[in-house]
Amino acid sequence: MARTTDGNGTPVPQRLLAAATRLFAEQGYDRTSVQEIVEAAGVTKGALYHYFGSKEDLLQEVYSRVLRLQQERLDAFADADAPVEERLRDAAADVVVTTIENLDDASIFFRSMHHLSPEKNKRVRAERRRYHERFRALIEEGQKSGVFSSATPADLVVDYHFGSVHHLSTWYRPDGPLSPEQVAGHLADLLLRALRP
Amino acid sequence: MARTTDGNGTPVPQRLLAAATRLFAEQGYDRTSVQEIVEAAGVTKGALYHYFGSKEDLLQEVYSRVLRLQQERLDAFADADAPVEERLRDAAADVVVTTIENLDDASIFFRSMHHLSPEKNKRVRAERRRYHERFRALIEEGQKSGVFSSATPADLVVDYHFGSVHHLSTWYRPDGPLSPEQVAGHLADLLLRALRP
Amino acid sequence: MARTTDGNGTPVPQRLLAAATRLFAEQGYDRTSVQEIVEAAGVTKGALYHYFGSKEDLLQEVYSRVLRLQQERLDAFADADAPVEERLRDAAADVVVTTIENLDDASIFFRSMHHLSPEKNKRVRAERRRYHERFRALIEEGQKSGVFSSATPADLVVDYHFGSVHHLSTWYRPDGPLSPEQVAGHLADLLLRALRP
Amino acid sequence: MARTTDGNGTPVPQRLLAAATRLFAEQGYDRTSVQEIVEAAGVTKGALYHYFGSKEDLLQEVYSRVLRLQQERLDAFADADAPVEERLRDAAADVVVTTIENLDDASIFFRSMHHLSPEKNKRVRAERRRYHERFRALIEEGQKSGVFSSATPADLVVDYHFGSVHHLSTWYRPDGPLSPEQVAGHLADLLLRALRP
DNA sequence: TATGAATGAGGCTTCATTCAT
DNA sequence: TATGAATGAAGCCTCATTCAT
Repeated sequence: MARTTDGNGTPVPQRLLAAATRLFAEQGYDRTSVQEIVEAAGVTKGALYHYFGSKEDLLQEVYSRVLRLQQERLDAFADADAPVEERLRDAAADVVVTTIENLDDASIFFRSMHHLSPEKNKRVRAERRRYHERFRALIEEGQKSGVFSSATPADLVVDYHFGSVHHLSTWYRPDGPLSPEQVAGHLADLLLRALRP
Repeated sequence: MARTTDGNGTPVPQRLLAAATRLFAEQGYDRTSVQEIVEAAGVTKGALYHYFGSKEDLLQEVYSRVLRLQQERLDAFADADAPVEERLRDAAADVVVTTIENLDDASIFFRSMHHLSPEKNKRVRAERRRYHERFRALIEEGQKSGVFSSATPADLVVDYHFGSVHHLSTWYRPDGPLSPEQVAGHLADLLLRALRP
Repeated sequence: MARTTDGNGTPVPQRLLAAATRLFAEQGYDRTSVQEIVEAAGVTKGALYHYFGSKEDLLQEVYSRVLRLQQERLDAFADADAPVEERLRDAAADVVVTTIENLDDASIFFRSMHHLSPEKNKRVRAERRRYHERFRALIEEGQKSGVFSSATPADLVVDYHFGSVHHLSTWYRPDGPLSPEQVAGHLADLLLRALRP
Repeated sequence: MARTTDGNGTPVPQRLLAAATRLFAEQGYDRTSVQEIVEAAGVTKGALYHYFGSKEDLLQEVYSRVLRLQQERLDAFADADAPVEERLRDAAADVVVTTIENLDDASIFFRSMHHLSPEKNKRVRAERRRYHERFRALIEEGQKSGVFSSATPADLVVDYHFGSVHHLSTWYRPDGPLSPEQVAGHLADLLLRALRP
């Protein structure tokens, strides 16, 4: 407790990160000023720079959070003990639900990568690649065992599905007619149907 | 003729638009300064403000170009005289090819919408909606006539496919293993397979 | 005439440079803010950055001016048609007069070198070295022909004299008892007397 | 003892002063942040402000140290029991050796005086004046007794010599060809030769 | 004796746009 | 039709110092 939480009980760094995430998603990284962030978090600029080396570090933090979360979930589903079509379906649906539940993170993720410095960008790309490959491996597994069609290269199938995930932040609205789970179910269905032999 | 083309024969406004398109795609709209644009186009700031009212107008111009082009092509394919599955397939493949052939336009389109003023943004959204609805109508037509499955709402199917189009600018590289037509073929296949009853 | 001189007839870049020179000499480079400079010059910050790329460029400009001036004068005296002791004496006295007449430039020169970026610093050092060597050549010429003592290495003699030039900005006051020419005469005398065989 | 020396046996205040001296000499006073100093000394900011009232106090401490040391040495040589030319020669050589042995102190001394507050600056000037006068008295003594030429005002001679001392921090390198004693010998020679009647 | 979070003022720089020519 | 000097607001970041613990 005490000083690090002044006001509402949440530690300053987390307050800053939450404010930055919301503002980056709403207005874009470049359009969000440090001043707006600190005002939204109820601290001063000095405090921000006490915890984060730069505005870009805040962005990097968002990326780390997203990457870690998604990779963990994918690993859990992919390693499960179930038929490959079930594992793929669960993983494909889960990434949709998780993305919708963190839609701010997602819009930032897909729209602000070029705002990261080249070296941080490279690190992020490397982690995404790892994620992509894990997902692709699932598809290839099914293709080899014949439960999935091999008509389309697995790489392309991955990009097909992730295109739709990426796109969610463009059209999904929490007050729309479909729940996250329903959307996830439909998108996973489409993927699996496209893969039918 | 004459002064408006100084140097290489292309009129100044087009030179400016070409320079802006490339730079916006490479660096993002906010990261591109008016100074950079005029330098890349080989003119001065005065010239830019002679032809365009503001930096945002250049962006708006890119949007107009993309929207007009895609709508024209979609209309042509959708109105063709052919079975619905063929019309959908052709339209779905064509938007992929056209997008790849104008990848700079596409990255700008999907990434810079929030840089347009609210009113211009609204106009763009309206036109996209029109495009979306024309595409959706094709799918609904097939669903009604039974050639497509009705398991997934047509709206969602549209977003599924356009997610993958949107995503192209993230992963497609001209020097990659697949030609634009091959990619288009695969993505259209995936869509139609997902729609099999 | 016209816009570039608004106010008092001197072009803006020169006004800025004059203001910066005075302020850098009075307060030091780091203690002088860009704000102070533009206020003293009667322009806005934007104008400064229209003409100079950075605060450091202003400093670099002072260095260029000093180096060019001193090198020209040394070359003129060293190349004259006169006995070496006369050429050395004239050169040694002249650098004192010139330094006193540009005392602001001189204090900046000797005190602010470490504020230049490494690469600019290197360039300045190279030019100073050239100056040093021209001066040393004069002394060596006299040592070889026997009119100067060879007891002290010529390099050290150069540094001995330039130490006193460097030091002028520390103690010389225009309202003191000695005119620039008198000081110059005395310091040149000291040098030549120290070199008597 | 105990906590004040944590780590390597040197008391905290001295560690701070040593770190500050090195950093001020390397980068200049303004370019050195309190953060850098405490990091170099291996302590925290709180510790620095426990021992020193401000960053400026650290600078003031360097000045005190230099002034005390040089004055003590000059007094010793000037008060010795020897002919005036020998006393002057020894004093002139000694200040060179001492300066070279404390080159960091010297660069700070000559370059950072304007960073002291007006009142501290005044105190330092007064002490330097006292030093200057003691040195000048030696020269005047020799001039009166006829062993030194009176062609140049004694004040100017002092400044001539101290210019070269001041200048040492600009050009002297420990790995150069001359030892401190050799440089001192040469510079003292030059002074005495210049004073030959 | 020492910590380190937090402040608040100020620093340098960038930039879209205007306007006299 | 075009120039480019100049503006003015805003942006990111640094830093010496304080203070509750």
